[in-house]
Amino acid sequence: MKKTIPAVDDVDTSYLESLIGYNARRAALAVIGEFLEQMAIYDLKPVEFSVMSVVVHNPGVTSRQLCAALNILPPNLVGLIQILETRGLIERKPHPHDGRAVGIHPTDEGEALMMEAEVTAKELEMNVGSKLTPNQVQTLVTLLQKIYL
Amino acid sequence: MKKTIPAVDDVDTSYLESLIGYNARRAALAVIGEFLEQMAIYDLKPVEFSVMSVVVHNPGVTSRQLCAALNILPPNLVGLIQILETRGLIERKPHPHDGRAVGIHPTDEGEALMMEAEVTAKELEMNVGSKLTPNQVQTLVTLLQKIYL
DNA sequence: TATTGTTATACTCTATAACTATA
DNA sequence: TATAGTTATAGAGTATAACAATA
Repeated sequence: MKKTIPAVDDVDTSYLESLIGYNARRAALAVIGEFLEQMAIYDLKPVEFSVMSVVVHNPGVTSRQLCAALNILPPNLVGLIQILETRGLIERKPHPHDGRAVGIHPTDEGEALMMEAEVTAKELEMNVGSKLTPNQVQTLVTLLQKIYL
Repeated sequence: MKKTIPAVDDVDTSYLESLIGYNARRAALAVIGEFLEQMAIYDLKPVEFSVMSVVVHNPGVTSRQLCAALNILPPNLVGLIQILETRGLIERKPHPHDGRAVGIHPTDEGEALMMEAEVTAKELEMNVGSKLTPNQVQTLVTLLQKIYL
């Protein structure tokens, strides 16, 4: 009996596609790819958008609070803050109670930019969600949050 | 009228939590974190697990096919293949039709390892999914696939 | 003694250009 | 001319240790 070396026509990924983690990662990368393209007009990467969004909705938030909320390590936030400050989108003011901390505040320019950017992000959600009904989008978000929150 | 510098008690992330991309990324990172811990006993990182899984279910698959299936760039797969080959989990044989290509095959050891690892991965899914009913897990996977497939 | 913000640094992941062998 | 696999390398993302200032 002769041993034949098999070739593969169509790759079967059905096992991986049964795993939550695999699907969540692939979906996240797809959406973030879209996001990168759409947000290029604002010169905002996903992390920068996240930071700006939290700052706009929480004026005076501290670095530590940002790190905890967005799961960023403190040393890695420093550079982000510096970039956003240099661009005039945020400013740092002394914290009212805690002399160690610094409050991060949006500038008028930062707020104006995020007003537009958050609308664009919502539109992008609609595009991604065009493959899903509004109900399905809501279900998806709810289920994802059950996992990590 | 006196200007007060505000402080933030509880950080409001409700806007971000309404975005599919944000939730998908956070959920993926949470699951992958669990995965990293559980798979440490097999010395398999998520990407290595993915590659091994596809190889086991598709003996003779080529590098290009792996790259396409797993969304990995060819130069970045080379090192992975070398590691797995050095560990004796896969072996490379000439492709039956195409002299340029190389077929990647699981060794007996590789198959045995993945038999166990895939069971562990499924158990891990159950843990993650313990926050979800089996029905919800199925719904979640289906919705995620609609986004990236 | 603990925490905030920071620097320096290392490690991993991802991306691009260019080469060779074969189709 | 196009494709499979590879090399070298650059850039982004993520990680730990250690320090000064303040609590």
